[in-house]
Amino acid sequence: MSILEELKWRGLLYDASEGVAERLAKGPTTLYIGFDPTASSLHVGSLLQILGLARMQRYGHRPIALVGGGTGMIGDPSGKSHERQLLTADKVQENLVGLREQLGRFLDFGDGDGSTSDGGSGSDAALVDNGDWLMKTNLVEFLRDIGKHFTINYMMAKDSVKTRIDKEEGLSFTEFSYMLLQSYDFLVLHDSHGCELQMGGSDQWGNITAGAELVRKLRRKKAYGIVQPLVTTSSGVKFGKTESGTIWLDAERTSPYRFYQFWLNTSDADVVRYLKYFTWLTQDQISELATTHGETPQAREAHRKLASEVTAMVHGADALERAVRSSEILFGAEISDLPVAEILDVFDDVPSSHQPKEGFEGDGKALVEALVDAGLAASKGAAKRLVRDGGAYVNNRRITDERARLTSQDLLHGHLLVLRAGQKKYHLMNLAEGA
RNA sequence: GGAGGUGUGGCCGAGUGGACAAAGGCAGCAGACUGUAAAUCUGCCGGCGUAACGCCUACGGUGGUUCGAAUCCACCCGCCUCCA
Repeated sequence: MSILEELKWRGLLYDASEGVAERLAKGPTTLYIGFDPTASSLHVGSLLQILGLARMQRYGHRPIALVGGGTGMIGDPSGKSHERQLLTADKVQENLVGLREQLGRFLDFGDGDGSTSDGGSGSDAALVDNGDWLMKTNLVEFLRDIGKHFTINYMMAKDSVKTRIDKEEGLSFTEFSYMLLQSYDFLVLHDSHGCELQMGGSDQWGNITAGAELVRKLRRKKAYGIVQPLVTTSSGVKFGKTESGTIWLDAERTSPYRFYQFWLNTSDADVVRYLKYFTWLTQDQISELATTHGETPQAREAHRKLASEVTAMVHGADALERAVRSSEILFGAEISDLPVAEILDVFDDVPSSHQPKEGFEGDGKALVEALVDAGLAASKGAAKRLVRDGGAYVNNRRITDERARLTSQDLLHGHLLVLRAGQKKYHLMNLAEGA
């Protein structure tokens, strides 16, 4: 199976330029995907792109991950309905550091430094920053050498521009120029790394084809583009967002436990599609899981496999093991029988806090207050409602008395408290002696 | 600069002197069902409060009229449309 065929059955081939198949059939090439430093971490939405590079690498091609230290200063209007707030230079730099670190984990950089210009031999990945050339570019030269090859007519015809022109708010010249910068990146990488292909999300199609055309015009060489679909959930909710926020790839921002839970909670309608998108499982393995899921959906085998595959890939086998274990402990029925060590283990993964023990002496602390302290309820009124609705649990046992008080009797092993709101939101409280 | 319109809770959107913490919808939360899924149904959905048709805060801002204002008046601010 060729890489294109693989992308196709995975549903990852949204569009590709003419001649890509022929070019890829001829032998290894060099390709790149750009990542914008809009945050200091990538999130699950970017995972598809990263995997795109990794998949190409497995087929012998050479991937380049480009971080937008230069373009990040401008902001890509593609797929955005409003003019964006500019990031400060410091912020861009800060984010760049985080992105570099993360991207490095998914690609094989071989033994070299990855950024050499050996003309594209071998499939060792490279990591580049377009700030390295964009920040040094001279405006007048840029307009003469690059700008001259774009007509306004051509740029206005792009969807990303057109939709913004139609809006009242319009589009600043700054963002309008973004396409030129991205096209220039392609040209630079073509010259320095022999890069012939750019990949990206389908919202990047306009920018990618613009770059490919620039390479063709100026170097009289073919350049190609492949775009992958933007991930959507079947219920129309933005992928990668949960009630508690974005799911990041950084373990500091989204614990492996929550990461694992995110995938485990995938809806049935999406699970097979996500297996294709986000794992390395083969066509056979996935169709087997699809069958199992069709027959015994309640076993949730496809979900488990998805969650463990992706968690292991992003956070490693150890983190996965802990996440699974934590899930078993928390979703198990009788928590009070567990040894301290096991419960404490979960502390690393689940939102937790240390609270002074004093409040629990004597007649104890009001349950509603504890829920607010734990961040499981926004206010005492909200906490009370939660209890009244039957959504509050202490040590996995439902409490329905809104005036309940927690005393030292409720503490596991004398200092641990497991609070829960609803089915899935946990908080572990460690009551330190006199803390 | 002129004329008109508009600004309500996370969003949309009713409400033109009291019964308004403000209809309805969406989003969100919880429960039931089930499988840590979806759909559906039920309840909740400003804060405080043991509770209450109790108190506080809130209908762009400030000030006023009134026993009483989201609702009326004045000025200011934002946004929109048309004219110049």
